[in-house]
Amino acid sequence: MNDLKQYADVYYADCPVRRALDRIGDKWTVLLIGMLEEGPRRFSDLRRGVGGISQKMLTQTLRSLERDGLISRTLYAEVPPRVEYALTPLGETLCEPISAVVRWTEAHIGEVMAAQAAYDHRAQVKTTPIDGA
Amino acid sequence: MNDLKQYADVYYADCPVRRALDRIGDKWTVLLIGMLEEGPRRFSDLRRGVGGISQKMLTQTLRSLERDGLISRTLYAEVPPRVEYALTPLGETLCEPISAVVRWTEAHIGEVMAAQAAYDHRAQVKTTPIDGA
DNA sequence: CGCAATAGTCACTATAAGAGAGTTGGTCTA
DNA sequence: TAGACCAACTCTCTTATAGTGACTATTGCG
Repeated sequence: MNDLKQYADVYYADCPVRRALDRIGDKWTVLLIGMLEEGPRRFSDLRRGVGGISQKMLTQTLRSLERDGLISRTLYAEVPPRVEYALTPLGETLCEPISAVVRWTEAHIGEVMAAQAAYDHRAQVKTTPIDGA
Repeated sequence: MNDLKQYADVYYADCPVRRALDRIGDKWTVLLIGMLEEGPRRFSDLRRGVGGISQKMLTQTLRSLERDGLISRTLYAEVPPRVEYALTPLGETLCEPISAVVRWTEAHIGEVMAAQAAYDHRAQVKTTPIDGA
């Protein structure tokens, strides 16, 4: 009940907490926050550091995080362009909750994968043609 | 450094932890885990409880969670069909990390929204035509 | 018979992500 | 001089996923 009360708002589609949560749980957000936890980084650093992220998704996610006040973007008057991204104090408070989820996943990945294999096996068995039945 | 070591694998695009994390951070997953924390639920209950989720996304997410071993699906031999979804013991261990993220978001939503307003205001000022400059 | 219940499935549309090339201004080298 | 390089994006088109809303199957009831 106490927990349900806690979640009451996020169950409404238009809840601002819901909107914020959607972005915080976003796959790129999780990785970028984790990386910036180590200290300020430049765009290309982040791009190289997060395997599989496109320039577009990186830009988009960084802008979103900046807008949410979780990271700061420092533009230096240089050529080639130099831009640094860093966690804000607010952003730093998010590190621990996100880390907890990542740690959970790392700790339980074996069980998850075993469950997947078992599920897939059950699915395969169910679709096997029945000869002689 | 210790944290970076912790994250080393998730920064590779093909890392299984990454894949699992993507689904765990998914917006519907977060909400459904939270709801099932209160006890077993039926499909229609879940649909009504999570504002904005379509039948399709609900089905898809539930299947995915079941495959990951986080929830169980119990089919009763009844008509109309009766199916119950419940957290598995593994799924229950995920509640706390997910709750932590939700609680963080609820606690800081004011700051996030203020940051967004400020960001939008800065963006608007920057695009205002300069007359007489 | 028509309607209700439940848990989906299905086909099409809309939206977001992905892919990869282009842009800007300065510096350096052949 | 032309071309290449640098970094942080922007842009356009393609692909993938989410969203929309109707349909499905079975039984029971009025």
